[in-house]
Amino acid sequence: MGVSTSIPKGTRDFGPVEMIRRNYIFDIIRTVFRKYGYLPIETPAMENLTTLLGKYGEEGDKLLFKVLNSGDYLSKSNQHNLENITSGALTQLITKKGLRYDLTVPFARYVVQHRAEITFPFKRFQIQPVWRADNPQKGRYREFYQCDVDVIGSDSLFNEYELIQIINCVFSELGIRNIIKVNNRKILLGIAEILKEDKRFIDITKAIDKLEKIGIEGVNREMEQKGVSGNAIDKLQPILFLEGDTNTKLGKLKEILKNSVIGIEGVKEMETLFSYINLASLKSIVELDLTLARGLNYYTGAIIEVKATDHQIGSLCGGGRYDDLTSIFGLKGVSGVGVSFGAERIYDVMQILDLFPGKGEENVDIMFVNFGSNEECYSIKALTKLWKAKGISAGLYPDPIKIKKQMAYANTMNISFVAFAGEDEEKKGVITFKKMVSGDESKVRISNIIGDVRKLMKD
RNA sequence: GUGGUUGUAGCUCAGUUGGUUAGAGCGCUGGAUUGUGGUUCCAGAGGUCGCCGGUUCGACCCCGGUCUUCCACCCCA
Repeated sequence: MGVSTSIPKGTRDFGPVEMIRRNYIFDIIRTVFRKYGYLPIETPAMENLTTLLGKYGEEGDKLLFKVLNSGDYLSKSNQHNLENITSGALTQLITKKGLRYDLTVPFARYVVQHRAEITFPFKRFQIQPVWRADNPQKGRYREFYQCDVDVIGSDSLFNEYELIQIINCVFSELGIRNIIKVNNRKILLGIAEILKEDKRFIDITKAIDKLEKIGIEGVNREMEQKGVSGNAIDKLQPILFLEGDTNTKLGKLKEILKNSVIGIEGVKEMETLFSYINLASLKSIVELDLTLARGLNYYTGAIIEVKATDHQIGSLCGGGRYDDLTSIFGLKGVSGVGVSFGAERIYDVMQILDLFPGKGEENVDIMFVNFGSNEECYSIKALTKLWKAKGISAGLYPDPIKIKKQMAYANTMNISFVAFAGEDEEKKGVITFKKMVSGDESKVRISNIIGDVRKLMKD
């Protein structure tokens, strides 16, 4: 059988059918991004580990794919005692690069590095693969595409509103019903503050984030395990179950958080954001969800997550505001917001809900039968004329094998028309076109081949 | 990283409580009068039963390791 043809865990090949569907998704996303005034950039697959490490929390660091140094990297570390070295210390010696884990951190690096050339506010989008050494699972791969839109260098909440519009637009064009959940890290921070548990802020938010999954008892248990005081847990309960629409929730929160400056700030931000949202009529449902936390450490303000209403697969899109990401790279006072669409999950959802447009793009319109050297000139002449027509895909079967075989090929390839340009046709100046689905044959004049074929294809 | 699960022809799967030449359907290849497919009929090719090692007179089936699949946890798109 030869050498093994397997590919690494969590990676996939994409055949023609999948590629056409994936490109359908990318095209819609790209077009929407452009419409809202964002411009494309790309960054390398590899970054220096110094730019990647420490941005995604401890867990995130573990999931980074590292790239081995080139050359005889061990010879340079001979001065160290390799026999007693820990794998962590060894790693530092032999790898300095890693595959990107997301697009936001490389983007922040890009902004700082190119700050002189960039005019702020800078609106960009980026559609590229990212890699995570995670264990594969439903909707999770080790290599997957993200489609990021970010605006950096503006504090305005209008940007958050614009992103929500973009999300609404993308998913409505793709036909995916969805719910956009919005929250604000400042509100969560405020809650931790009034619970007097600021230090366990991350633990608390992570626990709350699981409410839907593990229920209130599970959340409480987890907080207890992390050392959150019973008093704080009790105080948290009514906040978790705030009832009513977004406005009344915000009103109650204002009361609860009145002693937290940061908390009130978060509430006010949400108030203005929702006042913008209420101006528009969106297909997506937008709601304030206090249980939304989002793990990525660098978010500081609004956080956003999108879920499909008709299929459970984790979030299709997520993001938020990050105030300090560029300051890590030495550029202070530049705030950014952005969201990231997950192409593979969108693909999976569309596949399951059967949302891809009907077939048609996937196949070739016309295949000329190859009759052999005596007649091929006539076929080539006709085909070459057809190639000048926009929107018609056509080819000649390359080898003069049995007609039966050629027909069978056209059949399995889903070709719409088979064209016969042989001796008989050449004498009369016509070409026989056979419509494969019906078997009907009709003659087309070579003098007016494009016009006649167009007419045929319309029927 | 933790726990479970999967791996037999190109694909979907049978199979033997360990015993000589491992099966089906679909697909593929060739044929059924020379310029016509999707139906039918006939014939044929294709597997060191994921990989490595162990137990055994003997293993595809038992044991260990490893890789892979799918799932849950962790975390996340």
